[in-house]
Amino acid sequence: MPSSPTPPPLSRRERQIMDIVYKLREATAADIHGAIDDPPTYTTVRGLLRILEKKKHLQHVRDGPRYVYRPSTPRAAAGASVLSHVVRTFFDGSPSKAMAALLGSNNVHTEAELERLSRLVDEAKGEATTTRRNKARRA
Amino acid sequence: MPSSPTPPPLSRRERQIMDIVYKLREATAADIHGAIDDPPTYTTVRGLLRILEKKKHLQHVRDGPRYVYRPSTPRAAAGASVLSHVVRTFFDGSPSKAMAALLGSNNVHTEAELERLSRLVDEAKGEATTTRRNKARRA
DNA sequence: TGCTGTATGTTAGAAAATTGACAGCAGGCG
DNA sequence: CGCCTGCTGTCAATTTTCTAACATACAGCA
Repeated sequence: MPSSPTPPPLSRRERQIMDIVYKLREATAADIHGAIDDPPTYTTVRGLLRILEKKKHLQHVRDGPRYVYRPSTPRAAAGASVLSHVVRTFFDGSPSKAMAALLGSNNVHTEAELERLSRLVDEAKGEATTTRRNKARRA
Repeated sequence: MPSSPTPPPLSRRERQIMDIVYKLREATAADIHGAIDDPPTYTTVRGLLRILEKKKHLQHVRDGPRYVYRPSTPRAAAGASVLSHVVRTFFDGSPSKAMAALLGSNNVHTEAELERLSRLVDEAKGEATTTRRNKARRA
């Protein structure tokens, strides 16, 4: 690998904006300005958007008169990355500790959600077994 | 509630340091300086630590000649808070989507971990049922 | 006693982030 | 046409962050 060009780290406002874009999946300057809690001026937001684009964190597409911004790195990949970072930082790298915190907070958990979770874990169990078998076979 | 005094947001270096402290649970200036990937000077790190303390994000205790820093807000609480933020931002607020990303990445998942996960979900299911019953009764 | 090594606290300059004023351009409409 | 309206782009100035040099204090030891 040619050593990835070290993505420039994000400043506070930049991260704030990236979070909004990730949440909305795509957004115009107006969307973002409207979604910021303590917003600077509209002009300022647009300035930051252009910077984020120069840093390759965002891309834009024309939609009639305005720009619609989207993240450069796909939502799923970005999410997985920060999630894993959080688990390492606060939960000793243990997904179950993280899950406990998630289930423990006062979030509303629908039955369907719990069902999906249950299935995921079961599937993972199956794969773990498979992996172990394969490892044994290779050894 | 008297509206919490809005905790001052963290800059990039500040967050970097907080993450390290959370990961280590407590740390001296030397620990932190050693743990930073692209470290500034030792003196600089100490400067930031003092700022973080003034902002109430860290506290220190004397340990012989040196200071040992710890987070002001407990690890578990802080972790739960950022975790929930991540889930909202990247996973539409769905724990199961987040878990899928976690299990899907190339992390190593021990059998014990999966067992614990499984138990957590089952317990949550039980509680959900209880809650529903209680709601019905109150209605 | 006086040196050395490891701490902390202070301060000021450099670098980066954040901000808003201003200018230009296209489209809809009286 | 001429005039709003809602965009984008450029730019310089303020504020914050980041950095390191310097000064000070205490403990151990030759």
